[in-house]
Amino acid sequence: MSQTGHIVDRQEVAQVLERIAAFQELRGENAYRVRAFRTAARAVSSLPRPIQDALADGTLAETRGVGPATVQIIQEIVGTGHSSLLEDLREQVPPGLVEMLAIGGLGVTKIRQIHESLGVDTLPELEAAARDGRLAQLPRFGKRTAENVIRGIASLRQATEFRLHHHAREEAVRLVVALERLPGVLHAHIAGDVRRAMELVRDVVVVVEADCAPQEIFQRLADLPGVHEFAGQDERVVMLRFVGGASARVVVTTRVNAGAVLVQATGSAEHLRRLGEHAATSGHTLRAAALWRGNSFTATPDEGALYGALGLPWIPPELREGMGEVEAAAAGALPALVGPEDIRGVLHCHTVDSDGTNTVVELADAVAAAGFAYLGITDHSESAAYAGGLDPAIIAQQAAEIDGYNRRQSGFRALKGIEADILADGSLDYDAETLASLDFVIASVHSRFHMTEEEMTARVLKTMDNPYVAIIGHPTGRLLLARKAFPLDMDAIMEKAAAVGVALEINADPHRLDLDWRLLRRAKERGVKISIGADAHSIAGIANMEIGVGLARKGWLGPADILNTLPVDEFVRFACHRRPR
DNA sequence: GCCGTTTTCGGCCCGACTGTTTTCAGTCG
Repeated sequence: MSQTGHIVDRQEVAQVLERIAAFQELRGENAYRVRAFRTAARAVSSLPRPIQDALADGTLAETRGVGPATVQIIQEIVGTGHSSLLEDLREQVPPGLVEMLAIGGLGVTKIRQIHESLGVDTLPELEAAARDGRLAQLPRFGKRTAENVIRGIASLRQATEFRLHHHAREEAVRLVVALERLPGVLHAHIAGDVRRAMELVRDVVVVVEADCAPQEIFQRLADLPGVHEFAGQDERVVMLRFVGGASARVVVTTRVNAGAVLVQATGSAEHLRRLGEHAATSGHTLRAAALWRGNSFTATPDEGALYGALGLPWIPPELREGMGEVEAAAAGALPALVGPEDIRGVLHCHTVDSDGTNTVVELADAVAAAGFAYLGITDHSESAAYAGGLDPAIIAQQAAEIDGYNRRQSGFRALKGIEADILADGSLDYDAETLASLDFVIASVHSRFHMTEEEMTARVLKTMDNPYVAIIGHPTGRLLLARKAFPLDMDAIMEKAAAVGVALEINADPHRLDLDWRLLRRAKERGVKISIGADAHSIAGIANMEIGVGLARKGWLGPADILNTLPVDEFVRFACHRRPR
């Protein structure tokens, strides 16, 4: 996980704890002990501060879900870069079996059965067994199970090819910091999918402005701690692979051409194709290292200079998908995009009352300190038993706590909300009286995903008839790299949302990012209000808001399209406008 | 393993779905 010179971060520690849990589970360890490690992993990954600090001042030991055994493991990881417990487990259980846990439909029991009766302990062996019929012959296995396994292995391959946005961004930031320390490097810039705010990232791309020869930079790169493999692509580009399996492309440029190089390292293939066509109309050619006109190159020290030379305004990176932005720029019709500073309220936050890790007060203080004007607290509802959903008595208790908190504030308000489960028939699991006691209601599907498109659409449409529902949470239910969206007629949903005045959510949890940005322009055209929800389960989750804003920008949305750019009173008015008086 | 006491040991998420069976175990959210 770590090596000398590399500072361990909380995500790496959380990964070790997750691995320990998985190995223990396969060993047949007590299920609650396994769960304790998972809880600890989650608590660690959402620590608001560096793990070293939390360890040093004792706050780690006080963190819920982190007990003495976990603290000891973390001390070892931070001090030595490895965990002897994990290493022991690795010797007892074939690591391939742990990888199998990520295949849907395979749990501990089935994997042990596969291992014991077929002697299979790697993914390739498992795939072979699924294809040649051996798997389907095991007791309580069948054709369907074998097909699921083959599908699961394929999607695992995809999952290792792509990374979630927030993980890729963390890697990119770390790389930029390391690169900017190298002699000869003037600046390092994040480019590629990360800069375009893509929800999934294949390659981390960083552009380096250097005042020395690229070869000198490459030499220093190869010596960076943690670099495992180094492959030159051409005289200005290298591919780095790190010990942890992550990879990154580093593009070196001179300062005078930085604009041309950064634009090409950032834009999608389609953006660059259309930009090339536009450039040709004024006799320009965009080549890898520079912008040319005939035999003379045009200086482009920054992106503004590049777009300017082509008669265009600077195009925000999130828009560079080749979906009409070059044409809009040429026509002076680029949208004015929403920015993080426009957001007044953090919505969709869970507390310890359901499955969050911070209290109402901790969360509210953190949101206020981050400069927002309001916080929408929305714990799970009663039927979400797995997430500690709130019964009406706890709702009343939380309401009293929020009222008390608000009395002590000026200029900041915590709102009483709920994330209510949409039941199979489209109704909610609270009566009107309970819903009326809240400032706003988010309604989300959390169960019964396997409906036909007609059934699921009818279910959500019916939910929108409930006059207390203000927002439909994570409308399509997808989990990136893990679960497909359920089938839903989004045109029908958007039409109704606009007609009755219900907002649709951009859920900014980096595992969801749902609605998909590709749907947002259609929503905007129909006049649907979009709510950006953090879906925070801890203070650290407040940072999701920025990812949500990135998605909104990708969808060409402006401040007026977003519900939580409204001041708190107007937000509550929107949330309550359909309620009976 | 963690938590919270009724303070050092007992409880911790439960109901629905899937794919297999032919009455239900295993997985999942």
